[in-house]
Amino acid sequence: MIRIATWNVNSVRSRIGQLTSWLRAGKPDIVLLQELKCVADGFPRLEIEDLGYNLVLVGQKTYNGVAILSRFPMTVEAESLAGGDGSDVQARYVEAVIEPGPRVVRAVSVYVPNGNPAPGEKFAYKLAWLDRLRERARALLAYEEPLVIGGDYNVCPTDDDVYDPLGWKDDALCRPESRAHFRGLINLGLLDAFRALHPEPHRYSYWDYQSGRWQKDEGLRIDHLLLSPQAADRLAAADIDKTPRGLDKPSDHTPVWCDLEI
DNA sequence: ATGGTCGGTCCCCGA
Repeated sequence: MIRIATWNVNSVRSRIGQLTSWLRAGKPDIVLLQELKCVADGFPRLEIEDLGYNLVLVGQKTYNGVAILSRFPMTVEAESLAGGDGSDVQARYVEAVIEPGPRVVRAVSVYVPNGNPAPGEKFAYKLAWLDRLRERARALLAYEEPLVIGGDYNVCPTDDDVYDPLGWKDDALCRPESRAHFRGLINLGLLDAFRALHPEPHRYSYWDYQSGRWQKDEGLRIDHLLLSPQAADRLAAADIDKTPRGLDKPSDHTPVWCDLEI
């Protein structure tokens, strides 16, 4: 059994204490991180490696930044999405092949653009980025291997995944175009691991820092683990770990995880 | 209630 988790840490340097405590407590095998907000040289590499994790990351000053942590041997396969117009310098994609044993697992950490304000240039960039992610996912699915594409999708898939659908209907996280692009990924044959095992509405992975959203449990489910059929066949459990969001100085996101029988 | 709160960087921006 291997456990795979995704967590938008909102600055890995300000969250390193919480991250290492959480790694020690849950011992996830593969961890997908987003919003590192630092370049590779600034990443607290030793703290992670001392816990027995291999590390690949794509960093950027101040913004974005994605990483994969693995307790098994890992080889980086891609550090950006193909098909950009050459101006795609944002650190939002990293892909690796991991070998937990005789089988391989391919893991991808994504930080999808937020896209606000919508409509506008940023929203167009988000939708184009999701188009390119879909093309990459299509190519990866052709390998017919266990594959997990996880991260902060900045898409709230349905009205069941947000505390106030009417209030959020024009936001880039909830707009119909964003939801259609997310369904485009699902329609390739990817499974939303949490939703597959949890039909109940109003389970969230993100709560805004403002206005006491966490205390009122007014959040959104925008962090997802999408599984290829070969991974979905082996899905044993999935959940949202709300504990880190309740700590002092938390990220505004909390981890989402799943267990695969591999 | 046109507010509110973070993190990083620098005198505001992105979320």
